[in-house]
Amino acid sequence: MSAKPAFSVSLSTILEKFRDKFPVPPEKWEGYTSRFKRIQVPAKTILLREGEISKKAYLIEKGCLRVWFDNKGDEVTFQFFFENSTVSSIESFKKGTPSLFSLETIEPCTLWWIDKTDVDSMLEEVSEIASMRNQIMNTLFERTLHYMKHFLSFVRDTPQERYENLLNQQPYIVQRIPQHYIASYLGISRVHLSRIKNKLARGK
Amino acid sequence: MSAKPAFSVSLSTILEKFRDKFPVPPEKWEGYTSRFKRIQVPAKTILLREGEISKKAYLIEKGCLRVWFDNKGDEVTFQFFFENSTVSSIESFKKGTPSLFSLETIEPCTLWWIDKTDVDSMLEEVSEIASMRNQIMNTLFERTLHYMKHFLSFVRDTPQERYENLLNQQPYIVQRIPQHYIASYLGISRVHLSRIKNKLARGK
DNA sequence: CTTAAACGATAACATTTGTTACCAAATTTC
DNA sequence: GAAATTTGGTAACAAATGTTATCGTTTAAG
Repeated sequence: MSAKPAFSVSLSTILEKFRDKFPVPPEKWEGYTSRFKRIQVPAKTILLREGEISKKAYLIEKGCLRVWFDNKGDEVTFQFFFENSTVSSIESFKKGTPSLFSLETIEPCTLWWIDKTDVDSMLEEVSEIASMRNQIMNTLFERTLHYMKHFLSFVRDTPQERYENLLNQQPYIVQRIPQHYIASYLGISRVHLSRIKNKLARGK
Repeated sequence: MSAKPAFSVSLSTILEKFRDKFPVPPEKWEGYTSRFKRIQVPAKTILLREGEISKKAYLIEKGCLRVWFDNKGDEVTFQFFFENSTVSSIESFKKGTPSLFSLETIEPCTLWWIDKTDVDSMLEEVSEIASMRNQIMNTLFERTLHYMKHFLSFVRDTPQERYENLLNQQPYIVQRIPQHYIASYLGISRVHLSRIKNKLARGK
């Protein structure tokens, strides 16, 4: 153990956190993890551009990303990702279609990436195992629910309520992410978000 | 073949359409389909009430349904379902949690329903077969994309654009569904939808 | 250290959308 | 087929939200 080079220790330490998301059999683990490559990129790096075809999936060791798309000239931020998350443009990665979104770092990031071909072969193997299968299905199902609920909050809540929910449920987003990204994430203008904050500051 | 009772012929005819959604091996088909029960219900029948736990999945032979939830007193319609679709409150059906939605017929309907325990045992068996598994995963994946894209259209498009998209892409919805349901589906008030229609009628 | 870029607040004004109320047509119910 | 319910249109006004522009403050780059 202590004989291993520092780099290898770091790799396995970080990737351990993703075992639930890449649920491979123990004896395969080493073979798969070796296919991940570590990179460091500055803030505002575009990892995938809207319209390109996604060939890589990322794990975030450090930093955060946003997923956004161009809407008639202005950027609409759609999702944020932080440490210990896996990120890709899922529809493009899975189906090989042009991505609907861009993937861009917000902070300087340390990332691990893996090629689609490796993910595919891995999935093919592990899906022979019922428990792994269920794990994968569950992950996908939860993502479905996530989109469903996120959508619901748009239909159900006012912008102010959405902001308050964000503050309560994911305060780290408000803390780490520049406000104009949050505004577009909430579906409102920067000015309006400013107004909402102001209103809340003066006791509702 | 001609010796079969009319009812049985009808059953298999209708259910054939769902083979892609309930992808069971051919030799199992008969055993599973026999667990479906046919019912006829009038318009405005509530099949599942928000807060209850879903134990049944439905196939629509004839008619249409809506999925809605209560938002501070008024009903928000979230999705419509038509002939040859399968419907359930998926999160409740799968996880056994209280349903976030009500399921209600809009027109008089002819439905086939199946119990959750039957679905579960069926899924367990068929998921041993790789091709069936992929089918199931694909169905789930497509549903995820559906929610994602539906959400996107809310962030990206104006109410008028959403209505025009609906007209172009799913004209049958506009034709068959009462307008006030469509308004809440589009996330706007009945009055505003009326204004939009008026505006479009007078050449944009 | 200096300058440029990014970020955030605010005001004034325009536009969109909601609310309430009322009416008419269509549909369902008895 | 008469009455009740559902459905849809419109007007007047109120509230929410967007747009543009301006101004500090902070952060990043040289």
